[in-house]
Amino acid sequence: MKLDKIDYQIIDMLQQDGRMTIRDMAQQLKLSTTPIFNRIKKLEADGVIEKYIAKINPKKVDKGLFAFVHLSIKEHSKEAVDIIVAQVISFPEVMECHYVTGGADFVLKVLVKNMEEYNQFVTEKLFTVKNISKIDSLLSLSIPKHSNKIPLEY
Amino acid sequence: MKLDKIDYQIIDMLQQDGRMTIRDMAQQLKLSTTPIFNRIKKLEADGVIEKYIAKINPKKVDKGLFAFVHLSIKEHSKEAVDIIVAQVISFPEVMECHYVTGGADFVLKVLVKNMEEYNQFVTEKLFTVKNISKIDSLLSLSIPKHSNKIPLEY
DNA sequence: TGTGAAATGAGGCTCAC
DNA sequence: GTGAGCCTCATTTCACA
Repeated sequence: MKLDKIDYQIIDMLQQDGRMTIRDMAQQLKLSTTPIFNRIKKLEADGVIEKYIAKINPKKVDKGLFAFVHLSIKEHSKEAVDIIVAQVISFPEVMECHYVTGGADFVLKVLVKNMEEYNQFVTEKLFTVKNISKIDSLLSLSIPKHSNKIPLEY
Repeated sequence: MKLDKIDYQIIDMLQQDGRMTIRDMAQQLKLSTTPIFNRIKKLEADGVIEKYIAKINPKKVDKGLFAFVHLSIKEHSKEAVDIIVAQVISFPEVMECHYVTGGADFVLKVLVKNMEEYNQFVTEKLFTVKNISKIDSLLSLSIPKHSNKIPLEY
């Protein structure tokens, strides 16, 4: 499946506003609604567009603290890793879990209410996971940029 | 502005599917459409719901490599920091920029096509930013969890 | 003030060309 | 790829508790 310039333009418009109408897109791209409609359906069917979501302001729902957590593990066998991963991703506070190369084995992006909740999360949840040798935390003090938009050049 | 249980349920449904119809929500919550409609408008007006977006699969648009980049800086005056931040967040590859406490000064979440592009990004863009003393990279090999959903308990 | 029912109009979606 | 038309659903209005 190859995407052309119009596909990328559609994707970018929908990244910006997931509820933009087909008519508006058609007008901007100087096409009629049908080809836009068909392209969107194809992008959805091909999994390029995964889903449509509402972006919520974390502070407004009392989630004020992002943390990046580095985990190092003792045992690197597939079985051991799978068990750790299954436990870690089951925690709702963990929004992202990346298996990484570099200074650690995993990077977690965690969202909690505040420092107390973060401490609680680490001591009551992360510490219960076996085979973790090291936990380093980077706590977000402010967020100069927080985008969900995938950078596209076309 | 206080949110009650119904508000949280609406938020969660819209985090899951940003295009869920008011009728469906009304049915699930056993209410009529009007109160749901009014609540959503209020959540939007209050900034709880920031926007609606399409979630794009990065691999399908040829963006296969996430990286977490740690920056340490030499000069911590507000002016120096502001200049660095302005440059860093201007790079489209930088999806997130957090000012953090812990093992570094900034954490960046970067998305590029592949290793070559990442090297290019670091050498041609990050290295040109003045006052950076150290750059550490954690490259994402796989992503066991990648959610945009804010964890809500209610 | 918050809820339910009914009317209106915009926009997703289909079809013929 | 275009344009017309159906039909669902968002949106508004109104009566009610």
